[in-house]
This record gives sequence, structure tokens and C-alpha cells, in this order.
Amino acid sequence: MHKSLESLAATLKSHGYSVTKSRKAVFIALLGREPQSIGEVTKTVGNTVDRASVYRVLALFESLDIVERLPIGWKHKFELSDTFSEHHHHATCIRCGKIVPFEESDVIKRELKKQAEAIGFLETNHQLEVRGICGACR
Amino acid sequence: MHKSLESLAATLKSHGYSVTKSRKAVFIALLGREPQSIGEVTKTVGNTVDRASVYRVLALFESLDIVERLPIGWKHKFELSDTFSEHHHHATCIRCGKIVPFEESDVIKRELKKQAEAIGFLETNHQLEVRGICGACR
DNA sequence: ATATTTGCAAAGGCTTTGCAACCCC
DNA sequence: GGGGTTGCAAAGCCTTTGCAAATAT
Repeated sequence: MHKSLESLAATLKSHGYSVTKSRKAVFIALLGREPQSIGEVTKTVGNTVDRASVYRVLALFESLDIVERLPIGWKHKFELSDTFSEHHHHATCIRCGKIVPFEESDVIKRELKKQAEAIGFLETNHQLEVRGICGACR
Repeated sequence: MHKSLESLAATLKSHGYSVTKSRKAVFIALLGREPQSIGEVTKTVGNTVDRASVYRVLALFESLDIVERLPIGWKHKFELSDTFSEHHHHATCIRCGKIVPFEESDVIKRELKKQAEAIGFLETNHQLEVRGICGACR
């Protein structure tokens, strides 16, 4: 079995959820791909999973931090969270709309924790969004 | 007239849009308040502006960078953008859901620009989102 | 005076839900 | 075998759109 699938199974089981065909299918659909909208995920699984179930699976995955939601206009896309892929952030080109993932520096990590602490927050998670003009469009 | 309203008028005019009752009403509804959903904005203006118009006004405001959209789950909230209020970011408490605004340090600003540049991006804008546990919930 | 903007109402999408059938443990 | 899951279909929301009336310049 795929290494990541075992990891998914472990996460599900440890929270008392079953490892079902739908959940595996959605997980695999997301694996190693660009962020996808609900409709795209449904297509990627080849309509073997009902749209309503995709919603339910993604809602569950989100609550278990298996996936992350990326808001885009009124729409949303989903990608595997940092547990199943590298922790990263997104830079969006305001010209062509391309989304480029990037890693953050330790400096930023440290600073962010510090900033959060300054307002009494214990930071557990964070997300950076950069908007700008990509290399191709410059 | 309110100082900020003049600023709104100037922004609208400079882009060739009229300064209408609805636009002023929505702007004032947002002024100095917590981020609000479309429905909340509609309530705040006392239903003097049709829901459809609130959508249109907010879409226009977003395109002119007058407001900023904050995605929350499947929903969205809007607040005045940095031009009309301080540039800031949000820390969300994962326990109680409270949203606390915070300022970023210059270190972060500089680092972020640098990171963007590293992937070929000319950064024009950015947003930080922190999730964690707030002072009260700790 | 006229081009823009709004309200209304209807249409269009997307998301959620109830329930019986189905599947995982 | 039984409780958790899914598919289906319908219901519920939220968002968008067309068009005539109202408004801003």
C-alpha cells in the first residue's frame, strides 16, 4: 500500500473513523496534485464518489487536519495539509492567477510566534499569503 | 463630512464611479466595525440597501481595494482594507473563534519580500493568518 | 439629459440533509 | 451483526443576472 495511505489510515483510526473506499479515493485524488475545488476532486475520482460524499469526506479531513482549504474568490480549493506534504505557503500572481508554493524561512517562523505571543496567543498554526506578479508576467 | 467618506469619494471618482447612497451606506457599515458577512452588512445598513446591491458594492469595493475579504469556513467576511484602516493581520482562536487583529514587525515584512523574490515574485501585498489559543482560553 | 446604479424577482449554483442501502470492523 | 458511511434526491442557502425605475453628475 502507498506509504501515505497508511498514514491516512492511521489518522482515521486513531480518531475512531473507518478507512473507507471514498476516503481513500479522495485522499489519492489530492495526493501530489495542485489544489482542487470540490468539483475538480469529484472529477478526479472519476465520479465514483458522490458529490455529497466528497463534501462530507473533505469536511472530515479538514477537521482532522488532513486537508487545508484555500479560499479563492467565492470558491475554495483543497490540498493535503502539511502532515501529508511539506509545510508551505502560497504566492498568487495577480496577473495570471498562477499559484506558486513556497517555503518560509525560520526567521519568519520565529517572528510570527513572537508576534502572536505579544497579543496573548499561543500559536499553533499559521498561513502566509503573498500576492504579487510572477516571474513570467513581470 | 466624515474624513474617511471623503477618501471613499475620492477613490470612487478617480476610477470613474459615482458616489451613491448605497456605496456610502455600505462603507459606513464597515467603518470601525468587526469584519462582517454579507448578511451582517445588509443588517447593519438596516435593509436600506438590497442584498443584491450589497454584493455589487462589495465586489466593486474589493476590485478597488477598498475592502478585504476574510474567508471563514465556507463563508466570507469583509472589512475595510489597509487604505482605510491600519494594515494588519488576524489571529483566530481555535477554541472560541475570536478574531484578534495584530500588526506585523518590519522583520517579517522584509523577510516576506525576500521570500517572494526568491521564487521570482514581485510582492505587492500579503496576508498573515495565525491560528492558536487566545489569552482568555489558555 | 443621460449614463450609471439600484431594487425586485427570478434563475442559477453550491452545500446540506434525510433516509434507506451498503460497507467496514 | 451492527454501527458508521454512502448515494440519491430533495431542500436550503447564497450569489448572480435581467430589466425597468431611480439616481448621480
